[in-house]
Amino acid sequence: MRVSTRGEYGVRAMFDLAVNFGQGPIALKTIAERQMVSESYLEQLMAELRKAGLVHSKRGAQGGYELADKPANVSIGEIIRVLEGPITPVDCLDTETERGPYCGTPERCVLRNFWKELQDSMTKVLDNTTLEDLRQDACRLEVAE
Amino acid sequence: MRVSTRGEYGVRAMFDLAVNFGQGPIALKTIAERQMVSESYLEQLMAELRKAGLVHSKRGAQGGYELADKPANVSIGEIIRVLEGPITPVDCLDTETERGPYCGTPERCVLRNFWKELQDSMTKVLDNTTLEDLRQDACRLEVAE
DNA sequence: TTCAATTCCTACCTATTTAGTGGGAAATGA
DNA sequence: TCATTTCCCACTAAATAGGTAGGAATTGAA
Repeated sequence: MRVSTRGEYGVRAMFDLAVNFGQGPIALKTIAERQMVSESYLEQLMAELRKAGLVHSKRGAQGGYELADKPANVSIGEIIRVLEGPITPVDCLDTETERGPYCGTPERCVLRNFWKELQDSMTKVLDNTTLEDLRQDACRLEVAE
Repeated sequence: MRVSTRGEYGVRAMFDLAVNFGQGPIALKTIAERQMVSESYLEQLMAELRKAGLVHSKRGAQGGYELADKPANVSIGEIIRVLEGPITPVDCLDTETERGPYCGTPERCVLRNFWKELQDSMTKVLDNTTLEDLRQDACRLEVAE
């Protein structure tokens, strides 16, 4: 019932990009240092986020990464799905794979309904929270200090 | 963001015991066949559930397992915690381990608040659903057929 | 008393995933 | 031209997942 470091680091990096949104590309090195994660490991995660269209990159000197869209248009759920795959507590809920939603026995379908309820409660939080929400939380924390 | 087969099989087995609650001990073999899971693998899971006090066992002929308490008193969260450990999306939320709840930087604490929200939505579903709820769902399905 | 059924316990195993590291090619602004 | 930076590929050590195998101990019933 955990997100791996892939999801955790990825969200941290995207949060970093959201806080610094509009300031041009941010170097991976800077993000890695600020968020205290391995640079070359994060590089792989950023590659996936780039391929998924969540960030844009710029190579060469003064290059780096920036959000492809406004923080308000990026949900945490999107980030997690790119880095961790579908948000599903058990496979039989996963309609994106071929494992399908059919369990067979009615007993097991009772459980399926339960897992679905858990899934819904998770996606509700993940999909309804955007980077903008987190950015604003961070601003409020700054002010409160 | 998944439960492993440990949690999934464990919940299935406990659900099976709930449906057959009050009929004396059920043999592991029976549960394994009904729930279509590996018997020797399930055996290990039942050992952990027994050590955690969630089931009682009876050895020898006509032996087996039964719930230690009424289905209404067993939440799915309890089962999951025994078999999967603490329900926490990220380590910094886990007060049961020594990793503690302190992150350091305010940026990361913004994320901590978010993960906490996710955790709360998960535990709400897991701890508020009991085996009795599932048993009744199963009965309703039977009747509807 | 014997025996089949059943839990209990320990050890082992294979494949996959996790969490990285390292090296070098390609692009780019100064 | 050159330092900077992304891009790409290969590799790896450790942990976790998902089991299997074998035998000892217990127990109800014939």
